[in-house]
Amino acid sequence: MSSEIRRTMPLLPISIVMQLTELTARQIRYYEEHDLIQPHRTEGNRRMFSLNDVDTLLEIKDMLEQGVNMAGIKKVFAMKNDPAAQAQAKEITDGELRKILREEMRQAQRMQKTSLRQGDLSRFYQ
Amino acid sequence: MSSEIRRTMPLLPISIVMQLTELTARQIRYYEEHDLIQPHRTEGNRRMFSLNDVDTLLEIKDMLEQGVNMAGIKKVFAMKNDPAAQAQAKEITDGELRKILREEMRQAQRMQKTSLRQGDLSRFYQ
DNA sequence: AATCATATGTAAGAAAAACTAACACATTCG
DNA sequence: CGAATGTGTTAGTTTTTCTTACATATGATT
Repeated sequence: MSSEIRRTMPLLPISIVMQLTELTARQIRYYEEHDLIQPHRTEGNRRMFSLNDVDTLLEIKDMLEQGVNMAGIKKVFAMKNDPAAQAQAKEITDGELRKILREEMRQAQRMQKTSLRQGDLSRFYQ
Repeated sequence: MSSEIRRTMPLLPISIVMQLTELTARQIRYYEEHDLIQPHRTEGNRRMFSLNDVDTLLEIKDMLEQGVNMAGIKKVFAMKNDPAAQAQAKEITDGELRKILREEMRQAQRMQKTSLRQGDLSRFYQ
């Protein structure tokens, strides 16, 4: 038993990814539009996602909830992949950084309320 | 990172299972008809398979290629699950057993020829 | 040899899931 | 205020999957 599954294999249709991440199809497609994920496409043009894609989407969701915007997320991902990106991180101006941090503060409070109903994957165990 | 994935979660559409197992949709549905797998169904009645289902299908494929028929496979699975099934295995009459073994012999030879083009999951790495 | 059973192929028509594109809108930014 | 951002929603289309039914190759039975 145990078929060889790789985290990069495009296995999951968008409906399943929606459940795993609790994101809407609209959101997932929007993040793809911004090149944060590159799901595989079937011959018939349907998106197929890997487990890595799911992880990435969860990271995106997390950062968005913490007030980081698309641009910020792109930078973060650029850093994670590019070893020599520490330098590029400087492209975030001080002003931009302060803005992000301020936003983070505000969001942090709103989060207090909703942080309870979180991380519920029970819907997958029948 | 790393979203919690369980081998029992219904994640995969039939198209992906076809690729992972190199079985046709017809075959997969036929094995379900014979109760060898019980894929989950979406609200809209589409089958969704777990990684365990894929493993089971690969076992089925293997046994079929070795000449075991549906009835035999059912017995084997019954044994695997039922701890007190050693006894039930007796329900295979000696005659049936001899038949299966004979069949297995014949198949074994045919297998020699085709055993080369096997276990190729390369189609999943782009 | 003729028939039967088994496992799979194939076709048709219907329904569900996913796609793109467009417009709407609330919130935040400058 | 006016622009940008992230998401909702709707419409129309295409792809995927479903069930059902009939066809068929191979091997088993008589």
